[in-house]
Amino acid sequence: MTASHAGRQPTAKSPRRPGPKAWLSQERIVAAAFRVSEQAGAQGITFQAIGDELEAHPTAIYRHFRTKDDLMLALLDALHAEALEATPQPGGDWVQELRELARATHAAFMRHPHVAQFSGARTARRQHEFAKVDRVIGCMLRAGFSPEDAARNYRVFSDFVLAYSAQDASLAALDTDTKNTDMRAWTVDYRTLPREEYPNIHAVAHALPALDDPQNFETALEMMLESLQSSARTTSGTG
Amino acid sequence: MTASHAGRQPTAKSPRRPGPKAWLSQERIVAAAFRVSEQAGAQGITFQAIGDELEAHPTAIYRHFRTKDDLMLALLDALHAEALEATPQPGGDWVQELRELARATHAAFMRHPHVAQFSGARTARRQHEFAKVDRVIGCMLRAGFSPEDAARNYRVFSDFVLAYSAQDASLAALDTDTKNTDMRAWTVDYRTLPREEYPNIHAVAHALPALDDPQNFETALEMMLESLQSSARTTSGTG
DNA sequence: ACCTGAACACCGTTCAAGT
DNA sequence: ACCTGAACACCGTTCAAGT
Repeated sequence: MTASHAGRQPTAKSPRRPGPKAWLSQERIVAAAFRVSEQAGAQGITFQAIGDELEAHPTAIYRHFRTKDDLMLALLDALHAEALEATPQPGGDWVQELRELARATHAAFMRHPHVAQFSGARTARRQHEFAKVDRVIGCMLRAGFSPEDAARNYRVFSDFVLAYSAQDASLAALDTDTKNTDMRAWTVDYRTLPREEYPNIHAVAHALPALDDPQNFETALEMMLESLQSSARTTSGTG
Repeated sequence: MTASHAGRQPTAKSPRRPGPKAWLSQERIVAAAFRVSEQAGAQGITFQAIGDELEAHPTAIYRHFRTKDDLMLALLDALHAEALEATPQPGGDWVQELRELARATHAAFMRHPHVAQFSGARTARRQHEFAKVDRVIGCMLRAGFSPEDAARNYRVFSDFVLAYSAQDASLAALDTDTKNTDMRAWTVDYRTLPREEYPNIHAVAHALPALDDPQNFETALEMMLESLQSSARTTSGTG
């Protein structure tokens, strides 16, 4: 209990000795993982890098997360939390609320592409994911869909948002050379393909949007919302 | 030149000696990689496993592919080829052709989930991808869209199909335990969440479609096609 | 020309040992 | 209780050496 003999002589043998001030915790590890992911060139998030960031031994993380998958699901839930924070409270127009939730999810994924790239197909099964699912289903119910249709439309709409967002994030997470080569395919390769073999590509090549054009997700999102509105009108006679 | 002294005494020191009959080639390596991917539990496609499958040294692959990324893009193009083979010739109803191309792409991805899971965001920039892009753009032009709208709609529709297919493939490619845990979240965790905190989830939990329900992609696809038809009617007065 | 062997710099994970 | 050190079984990739 007496915190006295913390003599700070610089004779420390071990080059990294944060002192007892800095115990690890799930929160600190998650924060460090995000910091690592921001400057992670291609290779990404490793226990080694997180350990360095925390000035702790890589394997110390196993005290707080059972496996790396466990940690990655915690990071995914943090992405859901970030998206929820950026979204106004529920209760207004259901289409506008779905639009805002979708945009906030896409934005959070793009802010942390190294985390997001593996997240699209995963279920975090944690607090903030629960909250977001509840919000989306709430929108579907307010739209007038039956419980069955609301559940189906939740699944399809949310998986669409996650899939498209994870794909955009995957592109952003590629190492610079690989991304540049893929992008250049659309500004060079596809624009110089022989007209005889690929007449349709040739006809519109000058207008092909870039792979990372933010309007791509916006356009896809509006298409999904339009279709939902159309079937909501058909389904429910009672406004 | 004299292929005589191929004495087949079983004294061979080297345990793997296919003899000169079996030179490696891009085609043989791609075929072996697909075979490996089919029985790849979680860990996936490695040069070691492909080498074993070919009874050759893992590093021999570097004679035929510059990097692993180069090999993976060749595998992606093979997926595009498989999707094209399963699709009727172009020229009929543009909506039906888009539907068939999308279904064939999704099916090819699901047949090879370990290859597909990393493919959604990548550009193969190879023969069969060119051919598929030309088909989709052809549909958009036949629908009556301007070159600009055809190019945008190609990008959005195709990226939607690739993203959703890669996401479904990623789920299928998870190792058994991880996939089961994620799936169980929707049949157990989400169905037993407290009603007070998550009223909307509680209201529809019994009807939530499974993560891997094939109807999910079908529903999303029809929503996109509906929206395309609607904007094609608005855009082009000339049937 | 094509393949092999050995080496390099990494991974996630386990487990006995330290404090 | 929490962290460290060493070890294990892997990765992709490079490069000199074999045939």
